[in-house]
Amino acid sequence: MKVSREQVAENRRRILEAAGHLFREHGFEAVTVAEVMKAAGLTHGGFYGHFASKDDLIAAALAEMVVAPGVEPVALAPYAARYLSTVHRQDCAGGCPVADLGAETIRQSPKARAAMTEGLRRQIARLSAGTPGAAPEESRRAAIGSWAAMVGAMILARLSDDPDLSDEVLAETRAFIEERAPAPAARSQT
Amino acid sequence: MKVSREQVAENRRRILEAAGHLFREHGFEAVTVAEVMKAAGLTHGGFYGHFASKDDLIAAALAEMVVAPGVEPVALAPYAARYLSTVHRQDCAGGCPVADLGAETIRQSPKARAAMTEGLRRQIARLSAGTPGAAPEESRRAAIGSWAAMVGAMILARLSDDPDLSDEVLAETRAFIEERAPAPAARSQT
DNA sequence: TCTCAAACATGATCATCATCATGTATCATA
DNA sequence: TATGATACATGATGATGATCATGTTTGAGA
Repeated sequence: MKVSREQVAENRRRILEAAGHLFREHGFEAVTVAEVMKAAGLTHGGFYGHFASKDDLIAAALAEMVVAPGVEPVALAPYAARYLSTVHRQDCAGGCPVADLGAETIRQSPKARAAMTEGLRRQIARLSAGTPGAAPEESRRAAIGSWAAMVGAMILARLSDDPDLSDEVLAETRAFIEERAPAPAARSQT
Repeated sequence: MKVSREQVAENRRRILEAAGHLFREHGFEAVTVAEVMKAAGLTHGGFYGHFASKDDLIAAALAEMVVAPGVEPVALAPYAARYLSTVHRQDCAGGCPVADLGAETIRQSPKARAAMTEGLRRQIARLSAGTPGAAPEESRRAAIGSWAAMVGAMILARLSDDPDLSDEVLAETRAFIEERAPAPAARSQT
């Protein structure tokens, strides 16, 4: 039951996509290789033709989620508003992999951590480039502090079993970030 | 091999303590019941005399870590400085359970999430009470935003395999928080 | 077209755990 | 001080899941 070149590439893509969603929804350990393959429309047997191990899959799926998005600058305040939304809070499987899997990745393979580190670098670059007009150190500091606050707030908001508290965490963190955004684009530019 | 009343209580305490450390170091799923019992100086057999299940242990251990600390007010800036230290970064097993286990707890039992929610309430109360002199909404906002930033920064810092980037995240987030702390005690009080 | 190896399916294997079953020593109570 | 209940140890059990073994089909180069 051999398959065409393109089909192989397509299958690999599907596996990575399924893995990304399942990992974000249930965590690395709770997801089985067989589940991932099934979600990709295959059976467990073919897995080791694509990846050397589950750890290998984890690293590849993380890289796909975190490095692929690229580095186009994004404006801090609108990004934070989207990030700290209830829509995002309810969408673990399709949401930010750092908020979902960051803490678990600390205990994963060096390759997995390397992917996350690269993603962190890019995210800081994206966000600091997205606040033009401020001094470079200022915008970098705002990017780092704001990004940390976003990730932390999403975790806290999802953790809470009280919807009001959860909403409050999102809204207040958003305000906290916006209050201090350095040099909003309207006021000064380059 | 029955044991005295106090010994039983002491054993239970030891189990919870061992569980707290092991969970923070390796995550809920990677730690086995037998490992916890061994770390507590017992064997796996006695476990179900103390807890109904591993899930039950997880909830109890979280409550112990997160609710027990109490609600004494703490000043925001010094707290953040201690929290965002390299010492804390390197001490997963003895450090903040929210940064370590928060994301995983989202998928745990309702009791576990309830413990975390209660811990979050108390932490917000502690931190906002620790910034006297500001308007109540202001200090609450600062508490929430700063706490989110602390938790997120610790995760990002631990994630990074680049020590310089890791240090930068801690230092910049600390500065980010301090810049914004409303009404430092020296300037206005009550 | 012919041949071969690749890609996947099916069906083991083997280790790891959570949890249960049973025995025993000893605390606690009468 | 007897006596029973209990807390823990030892030793199953049964399920799960990562990984491997093998067979079959068919894409792709000759």
